[in-house]
Amino acid sequence: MAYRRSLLMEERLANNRDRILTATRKLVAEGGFREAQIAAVAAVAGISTGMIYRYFPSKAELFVEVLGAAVGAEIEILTAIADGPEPAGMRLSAAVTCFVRRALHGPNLAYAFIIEPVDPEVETARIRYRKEFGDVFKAILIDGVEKGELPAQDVDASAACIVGAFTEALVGPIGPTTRNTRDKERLVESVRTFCLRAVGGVTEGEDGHEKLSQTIRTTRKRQTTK
Amino acid sequence: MAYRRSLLMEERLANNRDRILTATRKLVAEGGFREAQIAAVAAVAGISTGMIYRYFPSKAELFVEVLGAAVGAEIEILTAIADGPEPAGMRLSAAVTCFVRRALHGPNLAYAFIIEPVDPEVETARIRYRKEFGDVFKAILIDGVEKGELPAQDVDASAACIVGAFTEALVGPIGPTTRNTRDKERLVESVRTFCLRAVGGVTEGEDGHEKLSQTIRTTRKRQTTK
DNA sequence: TAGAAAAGTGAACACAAATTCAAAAATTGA
DNA sequence: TCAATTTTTGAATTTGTGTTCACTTTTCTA
Repeated sequence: MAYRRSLLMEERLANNRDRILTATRKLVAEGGFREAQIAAVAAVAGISTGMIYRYFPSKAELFVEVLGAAVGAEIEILTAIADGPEPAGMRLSAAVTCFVRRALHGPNLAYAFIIEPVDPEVETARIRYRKEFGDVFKAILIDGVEKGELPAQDVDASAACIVGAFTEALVGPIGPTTRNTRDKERLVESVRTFCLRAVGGVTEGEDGHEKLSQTIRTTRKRQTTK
Repeated sequence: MAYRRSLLMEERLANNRDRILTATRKLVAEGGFREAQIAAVAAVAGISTGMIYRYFPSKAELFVEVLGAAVGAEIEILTAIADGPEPAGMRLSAAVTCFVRRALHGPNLAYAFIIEPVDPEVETARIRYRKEFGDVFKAILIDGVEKGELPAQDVDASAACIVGAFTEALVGPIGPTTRNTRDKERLVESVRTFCLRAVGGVTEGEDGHEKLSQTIRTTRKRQTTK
């Protein structure tokens, strides 16, 4: 026996994996999945193309992992909001606002996640993730309807509609258009109003709004610094 | 001089073009753009691959034309509804209902039109067409707001949200799932309610509904038999 | 330090599908 | 029928990437 993986090596391996993921995320954020070819990822990560296949069985699985990580982060934030003690309408407002705002301000991972054409394997994952988003909203809706805060409705359809609504509203704005903060906030507010009305929540009377905003900020910070 | 395109030939050429389009539409309806490779299209159309390039400069342009024709038909139907004399809320209801119902019952061209991954050139066209759909709804909204039938709102955002909402609601159901008519109608109604509430239209008090349904049916028939 | 095993390389390969084009078949007018 | 011209064919070419693998380099133990 003349070789056994040392602790140092173990670390370097993990490091490599990380660099691949980071490189992919960076490329996707800059130019979508389209720009994240294996050769490019390898170049950015500073390794050879062959290396990538030591860590990921295929490009599709690499993409799925990147997508999953990013979606997971968003889901965590949204879930924190959804699980709060506020009335359903308010939580819904906060969740929509939070998602749209983050998508608008963040790097344009959003475009890739929302609509960019990809191969079917990744697409399947994307649809699954979209459903996950829907489930967060669905939970809020179920709760709201149970407590009589929202009118009875088809929560599955409503949840899907909500995800679709803010998704579509983002597609245009996200692309090359660089809008200023004022425009962005206007869009956020428009989408929020739309969604809230849609499920029969009130749009007026925003008491307690500040408290929830606080929750959002805290959650977001926790997420970013992790 | 020994050859000049005769009338008969002229006809055959046009016929060829038609067969290519029809073949493409058929393949897309059955298996999405993915299944509509040039070779497959040629096979279905009963011609050689080379022929296709005599009529279309590239696969992408062929796709765009097929997409455009299908979208155009839908737009025409929706526009007829949008231009009606009914109150804005009712027209919106009818338009959403009509679109969702047609997508659910028709061949699954809808899948291809809504979410299937395609190359960027076609994607650009799709986004444009989505915007066209949005514009129809926007027109209804503007009118409704002007006449005081709907509350003031960001009509651009609302229109985008509406398109996104019913689109997303369709994505799941459209695929391989074969639902019965009852389920389909339930979904149609759910989406309709969602969208109508979202823009601040009333959901109750559907007087005159039947009259508008009539309009829808007539328009649809005209479209199909054309 | 040797030499066994693993990590790492990147040019070569594979592959699928769009596109081309030289040659064949068909059409037309004289 | 013939020759000019166009239409049609489909095998070969092109293209762009993902993936592999024979080889090099590095890491680790005895």
